[in-house]
Amino acid sequence: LEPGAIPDEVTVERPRNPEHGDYATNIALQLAKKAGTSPRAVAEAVASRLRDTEGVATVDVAGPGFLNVTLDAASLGQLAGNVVLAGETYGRIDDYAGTRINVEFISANPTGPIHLGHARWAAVGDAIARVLEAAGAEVAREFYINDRGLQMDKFGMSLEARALGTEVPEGGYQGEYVDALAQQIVAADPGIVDLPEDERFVAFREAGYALQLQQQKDVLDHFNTHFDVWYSERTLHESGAVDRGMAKLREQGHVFEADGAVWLRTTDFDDDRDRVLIRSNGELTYFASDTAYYVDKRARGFDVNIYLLGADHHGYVNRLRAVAACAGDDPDVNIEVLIGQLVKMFKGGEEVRLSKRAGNIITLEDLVDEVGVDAARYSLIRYPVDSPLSLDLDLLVSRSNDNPVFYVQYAHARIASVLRNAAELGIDWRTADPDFSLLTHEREAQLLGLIGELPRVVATAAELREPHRVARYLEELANGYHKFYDVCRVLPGADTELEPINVARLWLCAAARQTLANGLAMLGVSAPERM
RNA sequence: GCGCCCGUAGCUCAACGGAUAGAGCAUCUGACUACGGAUCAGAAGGUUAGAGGUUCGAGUCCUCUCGGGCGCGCCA
Repeated sequence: LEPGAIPDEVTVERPRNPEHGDYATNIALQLAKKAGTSPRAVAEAVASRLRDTEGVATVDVAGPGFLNVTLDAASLGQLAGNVVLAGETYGRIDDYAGTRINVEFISANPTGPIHLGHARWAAVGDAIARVLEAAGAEVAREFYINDRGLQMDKFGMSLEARALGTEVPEGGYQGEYVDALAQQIVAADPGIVDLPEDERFVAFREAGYALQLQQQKDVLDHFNTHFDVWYSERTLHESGAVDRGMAKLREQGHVFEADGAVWLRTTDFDDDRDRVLIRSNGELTYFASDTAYYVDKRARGFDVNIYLLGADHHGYVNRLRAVAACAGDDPDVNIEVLIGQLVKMFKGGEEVRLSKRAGNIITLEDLVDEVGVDAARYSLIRYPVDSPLSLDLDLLVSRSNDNPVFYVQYAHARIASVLRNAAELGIDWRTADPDFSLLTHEREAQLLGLIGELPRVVATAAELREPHRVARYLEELANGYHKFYDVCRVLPGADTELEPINVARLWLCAAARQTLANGLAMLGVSAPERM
């Protein structure tokens, strides 16, 4: 074989079919052509070497040339001990050690509540951040506050109108929350209504901004999504970051003037049209803020900047990538734009369209009121974001198998109960010396195999920015535990002495519990001891 | 018109180019005088929208067609 014929990566996976062993690899299929021989011949050659490896029980060549590896019971069982001793660190890997990643999501205007469209990212964005942290990255969750521009003024004028009992201006903000905010503002500062007209809407705007932003923070806090940075668009301008951003772009040579305006030539990098930075009337565009913001993030030391946007913003993808390229960065490395499709809620077979708080916009609070934080987070996370999502609220409050979050949490609570019972029986399994080679039952081996998958699942979920893989894995793991529990008695019966198998199984239970807890933590979902 | 995403079981959805396309719900049949039955075992359900192509191998990659969602401002 030529050295170059060896693939960069050798994929080893857990086969779906248990008859295919604990691990399988297709390496022989990849090598056969370049080796000029049949896949099965290559497989046989590799298999003969693998068979001498410690801990390996059997190596079989199967099908067109797959290698199926089965571990011996003792080395497989030892995993239970390792996981328990690793505790909360089990599943943490170092793939992204030394990488600084900025994950920006939601970035709602501070002119209203967090709505259902934001909710998907509130859960998934945070889970992406958690998974990347588990993969070793240094992550900042960032929320960009659009606190500048026309929308803010309309917000102020809408609040002012509500307080004075006049008509909300054209294109202004509606909904009960606007009235409530207006009342709150007047109650806190009755003199605000007597201010001169040109000062008054500004006062309302600023007071409303502060209250609404705080409301968003409170709601997200309760939702278990905690931002590291709340970045105000105003400070971007006040700090000189916009000037620095413009200077950076000019220096890279992609800025030009035409029709009295200043443009960025994003068409140099796959955008379908160039973008205006400074309008002919001298005002900066929103896009100018975006570019400056990106440059600022890079200046703050983030190697990878992930933007999580709604489907209605997919037109921004090429534009943002072009910004990175215009700033002299590699758009395939330094910037990533993920698009999440729409979320709809159904109840009683009908789509829910009305919010108690905000009129025709469903809010994150509405969802949490209906199903609770855990079910809301979990069901938003468990699907890939590139498909539209329909949430059935009736299903999410049901406490059964059709509700995956309960299924997973139940497995955790069930193990916790077994461990509690062990303690009540005075079984000190932790200090006992376990014989892991006793874990030979088919269901035990399957459960061990599943437990061992967590680090690989984390690696894949982090690499692909797909935390739903963690959720799906946890469902499989919970299923594996339930199957084990169904046929393998853990604790000694009423008139039975404690046997070594009981101790070994308690370690296995503890390992399963730890793995479930660590996985749930990556989703920001609680792991209850009791339900 | 141009561009992005999607189309998998009756429903909601999985499957980083791998082996016989999998779960849950719904339908049908079973399992507790022991650790949580919110569980487990089983049956049935498919031309992966359609047609070509790439290769050892395609739901997955490429091309086209059909169907659905969304986007294409010196707005923010």
